[in-house]
Amino acid sequence: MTSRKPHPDAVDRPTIEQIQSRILNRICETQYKPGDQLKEAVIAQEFGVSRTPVRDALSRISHLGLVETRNGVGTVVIDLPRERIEHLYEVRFELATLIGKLSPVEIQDHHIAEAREIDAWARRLAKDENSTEYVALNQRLKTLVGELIGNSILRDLWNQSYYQAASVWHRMTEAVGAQAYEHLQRETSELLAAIELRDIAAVGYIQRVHIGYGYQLIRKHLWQDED
Amino acid sequence: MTSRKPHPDAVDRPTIEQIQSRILNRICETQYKPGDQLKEAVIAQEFGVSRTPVRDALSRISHLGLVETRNGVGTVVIDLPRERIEHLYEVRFELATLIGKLSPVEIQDHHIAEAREIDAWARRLAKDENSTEYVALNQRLKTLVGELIGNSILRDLWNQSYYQAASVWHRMTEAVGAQAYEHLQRETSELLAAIELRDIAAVGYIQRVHIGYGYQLIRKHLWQDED
DNA sequence: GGAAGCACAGCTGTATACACGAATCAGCTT
DNA sequence: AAGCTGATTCGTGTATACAGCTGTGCTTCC
Repeated sequence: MTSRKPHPDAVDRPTIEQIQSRILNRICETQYKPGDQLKEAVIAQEFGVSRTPVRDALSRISHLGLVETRNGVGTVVIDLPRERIEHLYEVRFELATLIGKLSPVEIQDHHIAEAREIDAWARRLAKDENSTEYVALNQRLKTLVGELIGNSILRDLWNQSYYQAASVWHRMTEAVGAQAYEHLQRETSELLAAIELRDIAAVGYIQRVHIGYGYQLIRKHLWQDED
Repeated sequence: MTSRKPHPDAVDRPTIEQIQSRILNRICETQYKPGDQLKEAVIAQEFGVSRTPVRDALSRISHLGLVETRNGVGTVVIDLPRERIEHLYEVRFELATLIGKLSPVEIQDHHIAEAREIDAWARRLAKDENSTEYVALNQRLKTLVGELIGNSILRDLWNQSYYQAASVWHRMTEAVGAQAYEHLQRETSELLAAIELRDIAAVGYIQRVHIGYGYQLIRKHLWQDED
């Protein structure tokens, strides 16, 4: 009988998580800027699905506090208030220390290999600036660091707060330009050294230092007029 | 003209957040136990709404890792693996210290009043055990501590991890009985003392101590056979 | 000319119908 | 009798229609 795969017009519909991820990236890339309203119908048509999965994706994103959907209006991208950004950096600053403290993992060879690739990419980017690749590289860095966090709960919190921080950070890098690329390259090279030494605590401290440095940059460039 | 009233009997439909909160509480109260499958249709009928808002609520809860919805099966309550519970307590143990460290708030008179009421309630409960009220009191305690966390991001993470911990904790209190009520009463009285002194750092340390103590209880009663 | 009110257009919130996936059980084969 | 297979049933995943809310621009009245 060979029940043939029906597959009338087998459109490979994107899954909800893919939609969610794509939208999140667009917010982090500042393709969607604070104040923009994301209309479910538009996104739905763009992805070739109905509003239902898009609604679901947006609803999940709203947990991060990056968007807020208002009845009759749309889902608008939030402009994080300064206080919240301060709190965010304070928390990430402290969480960074915990990376090497809670359930440290053993660094594997493939971690080292990945760190080398990332560092090489960062060097290339420092010469040939490209904001899209900059975002992608940061994501890859986030993934690597995430794999080095042995405590699963901490890893979740870390990743979660990453997206909130990234949306602010990438909005700022557009203003500072080359400085951001240099900064990233320094971070990857320090990280590579720590990983090659299989020193997980150092990884955490390096993250801590660069979070602190990033916060100073934000204070200087985003809030210079308010102080 | 016939009365074109759109909705004469305007039933006040529960909002998505109310549904979400109710379901979460049921998981924490262990009314929904690990392995149970929550069927959208059943919950929808119970709340007098369609599946759509229920789906939304469940989808939001799923990000806490307490439930997982599988296609064709249902939304099942997760039995948190031991490792994850360990990680959870590790993280909350560390987060507790940050309560008094990051953006400390000034304790107000109404905080003291609330702490007194909570402590009085805990004393009553210690004599007249009641598991439903026990859960409710813990929630009220969570709310109070949350108001004392000045860092908004930390507060979010704290509350978020609360629900994960509560579902495990309340499942255990059924086993230990009176000991849990005594423990809670000690916690509230210590907390009251710290709050009356307007010592926010002490609040954090007290939480830390009791999280550590709670973890010991879990190790003893839930995993005694595995060690 | 200005301000208040009203109608309209567009978006989200909800309900419902249908498609698809998974598990179970009866009936057949071995 | 045991194991496999196919149909049935019940669940979630998706699409769509409609109801409700909101902001806006026009009209109208002062």
